[in-house]
Amino acid sequence: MAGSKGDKYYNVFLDYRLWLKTISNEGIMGEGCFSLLLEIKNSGSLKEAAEKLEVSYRKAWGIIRKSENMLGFKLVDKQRGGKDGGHSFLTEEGANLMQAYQELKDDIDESIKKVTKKFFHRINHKTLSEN
Amino acid sequence: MAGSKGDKYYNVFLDYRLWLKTISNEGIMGEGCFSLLLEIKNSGSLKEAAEKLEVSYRKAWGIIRKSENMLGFKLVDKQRGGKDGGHSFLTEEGANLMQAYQELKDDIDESIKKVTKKFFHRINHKTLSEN
DNA sequence: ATTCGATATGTTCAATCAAACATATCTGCA
DNA sequence: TGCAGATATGTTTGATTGAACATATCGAAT
Repeated sequence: MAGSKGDKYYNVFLDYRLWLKTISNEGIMGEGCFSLLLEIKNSGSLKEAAEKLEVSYRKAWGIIRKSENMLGFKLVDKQRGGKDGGHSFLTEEGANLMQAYQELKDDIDESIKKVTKKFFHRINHKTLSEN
Repeated sequence: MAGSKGDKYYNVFLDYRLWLKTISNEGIMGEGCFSLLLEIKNSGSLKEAAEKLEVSYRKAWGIIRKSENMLGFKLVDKQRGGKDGGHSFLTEEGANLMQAYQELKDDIDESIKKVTKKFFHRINHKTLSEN
């Protein structure tokens, strides 16, 4: 490993997770919240986003609420009632935060990939989106 | 944020965690296990290591056992009985794995620090050992 | 042989986290 | 005005995790 004998590490890989947090250590956004926002952006619906990601509507809604509460502003504009029952879309701030997280994610995936190369003797890694 | 208006992110920072895992996604080593090995190396005792890290002996012992079981080889040589009741020390392989993890950790802390600079508008990060 | 102090390990109890369940609310449209 | 379909939210049940408890084993030294 690390250039030395890495024979024992056939089935080992490097995994990591990334969070935005408040200074009081409360989670604001991780992969779950991020991919929810992404699906909301794509589908215009919290319900569809939850279904796509195979989490309960209740859970998806809770994730968004918690994040919004921590941040103190809205990530998603939600309308209920009406023709199709309702719909959701990202606020401008939601879109901004999403993009920032995406950039961090990409950069860090890239960095980790580089670092991991030094341990190429069987030690691999996953990108965040593979999890 | 990311060069744009980041005024809202005063209290936000970037946190991350790192694991070595088996392909079947079982944890082999994270910060907990790593710092245990470090303390064992320093003190020559699993008991003292556990106390230093303020976890129960039972838990510390379980962490080591799980990791060893996943890997299929010993990280720590443990002797019981004798003058002082017993003692523990790292196997060569334990020391190797520790060092590899340390290098990964350092490199990735460094990488994340760099990446984070692009988001210097209030978005900070912690190194692993700060958690 | 007995003691001492560390390792070894199953068990049980508590707390935390997510899943499931159950309703309620809202509003364009037929 | 009532239906449809999505959002809104409390409650309860279940599962996973870790803390706590209780013993057992080991072997050098006395």
